[in-house]
Amino acid sequence: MLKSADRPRIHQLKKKIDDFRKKCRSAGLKVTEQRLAVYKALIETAEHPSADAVFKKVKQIFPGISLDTINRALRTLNKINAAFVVEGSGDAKRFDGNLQPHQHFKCVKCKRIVDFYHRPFDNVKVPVSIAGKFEVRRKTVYLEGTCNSCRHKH
Amino acid sequence: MLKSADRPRIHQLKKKIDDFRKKCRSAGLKVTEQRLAVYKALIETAEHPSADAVFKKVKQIFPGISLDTINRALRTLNKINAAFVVEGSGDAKRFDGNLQPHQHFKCVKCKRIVDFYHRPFDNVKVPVSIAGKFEVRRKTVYLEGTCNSCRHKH
DNA sequence: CTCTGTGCAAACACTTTGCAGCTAA
DNA sequence: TTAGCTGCAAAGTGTTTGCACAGAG
Repeated sequence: MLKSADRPRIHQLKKKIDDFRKKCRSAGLKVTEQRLAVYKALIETAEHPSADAVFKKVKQIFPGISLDTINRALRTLNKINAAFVVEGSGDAKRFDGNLQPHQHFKCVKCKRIVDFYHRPFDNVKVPVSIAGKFEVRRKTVYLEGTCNSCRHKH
Repeated sequence: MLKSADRPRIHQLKKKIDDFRKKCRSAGLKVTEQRLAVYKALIETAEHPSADAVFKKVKQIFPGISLDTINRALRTLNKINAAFVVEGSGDAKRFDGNLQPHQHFKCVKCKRIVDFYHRPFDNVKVPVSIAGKFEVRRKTVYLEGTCNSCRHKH
């Protein structure tokens, strides 16, 4: 049964899927059923799933799919900006001994993490909606992109 | 040779190392040479090194040390709040299909990542010191801590 | 002296790659 | 038809664990 409240949401999903097809085409990529299934799995949840979680979900509809396909599809989505990897997860763990308030910029190409200091960011207030439900121990503004030396290569 | 400009920095390092000894003791941990070497390696650099990078550095002073010791020491530093893991790196990659501006809170215990929306954070201005050197493609406020349901366990 | 930390090796978890056959456009 | 995609298997990378001995407190 379809609640009338669901209709705008469903319309939104349709639009996203349409946009996705366009993004694929303009990148010269094929819209395979698998790829689409991975994309749907991703936009239907707010859980920031791992590749394995997506795998489990997609397998319900597509029992033959392999984890590699999921991984490849997710990498592709990331490349065409249809999804992104949450705050630099993956790769090797990186450590920081600087306990003073400071922020990070990360170059997605050379993986370099640069500290920067910007007084206003030190004082970001945790919104009440969070402060009530969680005990916040660390807060930081995280920027991601490409550093000049990587951008000027090639 | 010691430049006079280095002296305050060196004093700072000494103080940090002292604090570190205290933190260890109050956590019932031993201050081994290896542990100390790992800690020093970490606070002497602004490079946010991986375990392997720390390994290479410490090995110059301590040729016999093993990578496991580095990994264990880093985990320990993290636990006693002498260092932290940069923006949730490590674990499995996590993906997000929500391209609207939004922020993340991550529970360090259950690894859940919660979206939150807070208008002022959508408009954080990239400081000029960064904007000149880097092409910023994503910016987000990242909060980390413990969620209530994890905190109330035990 | 005791209890934690270390080094080694093996196990583990996750991601990437090479290749042959398949499929969307 | 043909470039690009999938599934499988294997290899690669990074992290964790079990155990016996060594060393800090």
